[in-house]
Amino acid sequence: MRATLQEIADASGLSVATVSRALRREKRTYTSNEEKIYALARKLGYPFIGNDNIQDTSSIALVTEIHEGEFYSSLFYGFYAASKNSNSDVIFVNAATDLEDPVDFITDLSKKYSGICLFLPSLSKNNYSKIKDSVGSYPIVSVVPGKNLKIDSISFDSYSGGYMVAKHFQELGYSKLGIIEGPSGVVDASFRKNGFIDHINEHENLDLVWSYKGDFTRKSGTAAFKNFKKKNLDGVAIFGSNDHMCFGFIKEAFENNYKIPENYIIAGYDNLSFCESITPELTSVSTNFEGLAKRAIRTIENMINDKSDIVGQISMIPVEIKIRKSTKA
Amino acid sequence: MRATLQEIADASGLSVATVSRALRREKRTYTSNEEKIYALARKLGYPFIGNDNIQDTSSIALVTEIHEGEFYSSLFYGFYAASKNSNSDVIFVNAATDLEDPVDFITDLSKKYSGICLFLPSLSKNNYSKIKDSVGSYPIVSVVPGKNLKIDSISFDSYSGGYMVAKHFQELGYSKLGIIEGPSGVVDASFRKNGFIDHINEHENLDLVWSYKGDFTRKSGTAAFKNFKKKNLDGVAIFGSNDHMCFGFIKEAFENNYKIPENYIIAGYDNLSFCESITPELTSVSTNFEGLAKRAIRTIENMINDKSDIVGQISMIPVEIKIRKSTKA
DNA sequence: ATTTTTATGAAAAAAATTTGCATTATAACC
DNA sequence: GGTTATAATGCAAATTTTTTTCATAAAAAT
Repeated sequence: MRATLQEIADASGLSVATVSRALRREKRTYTSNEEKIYALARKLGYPFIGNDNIQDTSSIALVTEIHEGEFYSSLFYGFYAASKNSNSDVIFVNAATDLEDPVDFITDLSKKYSGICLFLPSLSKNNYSKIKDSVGSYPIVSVVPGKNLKIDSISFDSYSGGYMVAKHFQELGYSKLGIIEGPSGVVDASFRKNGFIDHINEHENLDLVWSYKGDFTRKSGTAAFKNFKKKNLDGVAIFGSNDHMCFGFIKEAFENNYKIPENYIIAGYDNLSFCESITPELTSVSTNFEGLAKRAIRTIENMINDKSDIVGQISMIPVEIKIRKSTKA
Repeated sequence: MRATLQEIADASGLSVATVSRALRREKRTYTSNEEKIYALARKLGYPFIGNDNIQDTSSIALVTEIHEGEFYSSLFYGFYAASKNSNSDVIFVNAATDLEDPVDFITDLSKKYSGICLFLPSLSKNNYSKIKDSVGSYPIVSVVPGKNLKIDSISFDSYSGGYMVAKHFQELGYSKLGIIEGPSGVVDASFRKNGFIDHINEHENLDLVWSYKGDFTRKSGTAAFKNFKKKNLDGVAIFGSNDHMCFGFIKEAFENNYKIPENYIIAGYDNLSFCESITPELTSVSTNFEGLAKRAIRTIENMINDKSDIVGQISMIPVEIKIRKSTKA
């Protein structure tokens, strides 16, 4: 049940009248009793009576797992920047990776916020369906790439990103191509790879001469180089499916006196700020987080205003290749 | 005034009875009318009657400005990780850098959350005082380094960090020291610098032979090297007061055939992940964000439980120097 | 076609909140 | 130090808000 003034009064030892007056009054400073009342009201979950109740802006919850790394601050910052130019407030909600009941968690959130944007890479397809069934036509989108979700999704066009890199290599005159793959099971990693491979397959003069299964960590980039070295290949253009693996690869290559871009060229993915701090500066696929966030927010706002029933739409946010010295032979 | 069932009923065209029942019922799926009622309730700010109102955990708001960069995701992740092992939920609230009335903003938040943790580097000392006056003995701490604040603060021991670096240089046998300073006006940057300089001044065999005013960006690290090169100094141990500037410095040094660590050594601050991706790997001062967050959360929890009146306490979280190849001559 | 279930509104009942008034405590003033 | 003004508080009445009861209509199941 909802907390009442009576409960706060009992807990504070004051009368309901005093509690009522304290919570209603709008002041800048508070007496110690008023502070006690506020603290109890928060603790017991009494609904506050502020002046901020009539909302002209809708509030959107960005539900994410939080991990370390530049990626997440880019995501947060993208949403923050996008919300400034919209009618919506974005609230950052962290979802533990080990949520016992994600469906319940999301359903609860749906009562508090006007719309929800999910970024939960580790959520199963089955749970997406359950969430959708549970919230009905409530405004909800996902920004994790994936197909066959029942929930509208907005994601970067990772496939085109991979494709672009292969095309860039081709234009530079390379015919022997290699790839450091991302972790299997991660949809985004597959898309990047598929785009790259498909472009190779579509062109007879291109050949995939080397591939290595990495896991997106710098260490696996180092391991990738060691594997690459053994193969004794020459004049290969390598696509590292994320920047961190490229950093590991380049460092190890440098320490083994491999010359980049003279003998090999390499391009990454994510366009982290460190791409410009490394020698040679790393060509990378750049993702526009603010663009992604803007689209997600607009989609949710549209859903709030006119509940159209077309579900399962996938919006792709274009990516861009930033060419730097690592691919300038 | 607070929204009532009547208002929702009027807006939805249904009766108060229906609205009451819809909001009270706990189900997994909702009819279209129930969804409409929920949407209106959110819009009008009706206090929900969930089962999550009786809180056994207190909720703490981490109020931050959001910017791009690994720093912020480390901060978020630190608080997220720390909250998992505490009785408190941490809610991430973004405060625009251009808040017209920060005092009002914080006062409002204080009604909703049991405690507040501020990370607002651009907030003036004056505004800190106003906030403190406004919230009284309400649990609030700041995690921005700074002295003379009326609010309890928990911050990294940046002074010791700088001191440690100078000591490390001394132990390696260097007597000529240099520094790339951070932006003036940023308290944390001054502390790092002061610690470094004080250790030099305390030891007669040490000399500050070069300094450059940077602004924490990679570009200013590049500029710092250009300035350093002109001076034609040799055998200098350089402290870059953050990693990004070191990255710029090292890259430019490499391209000018300066040998690190053979001819010069360099150490940074922040211990970004990229420190291990660069050649040579960068010695850096490491900050434990989870430790900072744990302390902040515990301090707030203590304040919630027994409102002790000792105000203006400053807690320092120790930092650690990670020695890597850039200082191994 | 009939029964059962569900959704709904009007109005009564119950619950919660606010306000008027009296009292007490605290601060301000002479 | 005593008097007066101001603020805080409790009790109980007045008001508002919410829930429940009862009746009816619509939808679903049999």
